[in-house]
Amino acid sequence: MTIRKYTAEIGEEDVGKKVKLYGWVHEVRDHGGLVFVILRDREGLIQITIPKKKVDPETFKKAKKVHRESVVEVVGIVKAEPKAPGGYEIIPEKFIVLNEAEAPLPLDVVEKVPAELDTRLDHRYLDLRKPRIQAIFRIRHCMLQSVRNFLCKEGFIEVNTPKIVSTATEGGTELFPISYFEKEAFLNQSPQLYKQVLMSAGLERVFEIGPIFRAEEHNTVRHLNEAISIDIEASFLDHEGVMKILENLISKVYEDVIVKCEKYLDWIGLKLEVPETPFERISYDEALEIAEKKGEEIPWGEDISTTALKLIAEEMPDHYFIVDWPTKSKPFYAMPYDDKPEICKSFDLMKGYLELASGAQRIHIHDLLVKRIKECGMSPESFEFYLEAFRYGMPPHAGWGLGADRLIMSMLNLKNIREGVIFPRDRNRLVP
RNA sequence: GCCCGGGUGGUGUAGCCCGGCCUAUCAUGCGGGCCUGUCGAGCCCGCGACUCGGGUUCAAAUCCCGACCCGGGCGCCA
Repeated sequence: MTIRKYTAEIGEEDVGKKVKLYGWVHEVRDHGGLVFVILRDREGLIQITIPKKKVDPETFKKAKKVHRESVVEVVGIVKAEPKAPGGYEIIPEKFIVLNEAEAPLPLDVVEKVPAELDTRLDHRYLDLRKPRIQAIFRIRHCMLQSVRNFLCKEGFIEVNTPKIVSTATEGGTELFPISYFEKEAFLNQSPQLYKQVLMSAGLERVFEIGPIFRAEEHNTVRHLNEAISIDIEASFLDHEGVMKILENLISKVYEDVIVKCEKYLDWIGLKLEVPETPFERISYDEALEIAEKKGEEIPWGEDISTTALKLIAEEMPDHYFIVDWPTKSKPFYAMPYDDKPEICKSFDLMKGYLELASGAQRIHIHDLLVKRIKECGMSPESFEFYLEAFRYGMPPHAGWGLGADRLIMSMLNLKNIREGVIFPRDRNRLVP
């Protein structure tokens, strides 16, 4: 019985032994009487060496004419060979083409010739065969696992809230309308209201990792119309409390990725460092001052423009918080300071100019919340399912939402957020 | 949505400013041939493209208009 091995598992102990490998034909180098087939599986590459005189004629013939990216099964003897890449090669007894790939390929997996992102996304399954690209998603997996582990250890329980909702939950962003039987419905922009209702339910600490949908017609390297949000909500904590959780989480994720994804970081050619905590905190007013010194004026109360954020990032290239935002610049549920109600207990987590997360201590007082909803020009009636939870024992609470795609983008220094999303959805892309 | 740049074989490009020797460059790929140690294998032969529609002109890949698509910046985005 020959056991199946991954390419990366082949080592000294296998020399002289028979192994079975499954994978894709990465390259074929045909020297006439000697053919090298480079086999790729999800763990790496290995050379299959096929000398005409040492294998049966059928195997030799098949290896010679196999197309690149065909799926093959190879059974053979492992040989230590200094001339082979990686130091080992397989002399095949069996070379079975399980599925022949057509030629030419829609894009070059070996990357002798580059392909544009748009072409790559059109043929994403092939793009993902490149180790360098697959590494991004192996790391993303590790990142999400690390987030789950961390939050679970902190006493959070994972929940799932509806993505189909009845009303424009918070105002602000554009929503995707959908038809829900005879009713009008929307794809949810954020789990915000549901997370808060669960605070009233007494779960105390919840998190959700799920999609959020925004129908904005933006066209940038850092926006998606469908994104994955890591959301938490915690009772009996203020904004400072959840900021600490956030910075410790980021630090832990980096640590886990560095330890567990050494191989994949190497495939990408990236060295990561664990960001030091606590992250620096600057107030909204201080942020405005920095931008102003550099020639970009923002009227107090407005959101900070991209141009200004880029100027601020020159001074703050790493992770930092911008805190104490104007109440009118944040959503209705952010808690204003008692002594200074024009600013609120909210924060954005930045990495350079990129906003990774935003959060706040929330208003837990029913009447204040109603007042704020009205001030924001919305009607409390449409929030009834939400507001009711505030009338029967809502604890003080705080929370944040962290963009998973933004996090992987900033961690791996991706130039375009789409690089870190398997099948991205943007203004123009609905397929694949 | 606005501004700027772009769309040439399967992929990535040169040519476009200054229209005609473009029968369109180069690389990779693909097909065929030679080759027993490649590792971006090498060498020889061949295959394959001007986004679409309209206009200007004797003549358009090249100039003009429109559509569609792509990239970047900005806006929008709690």
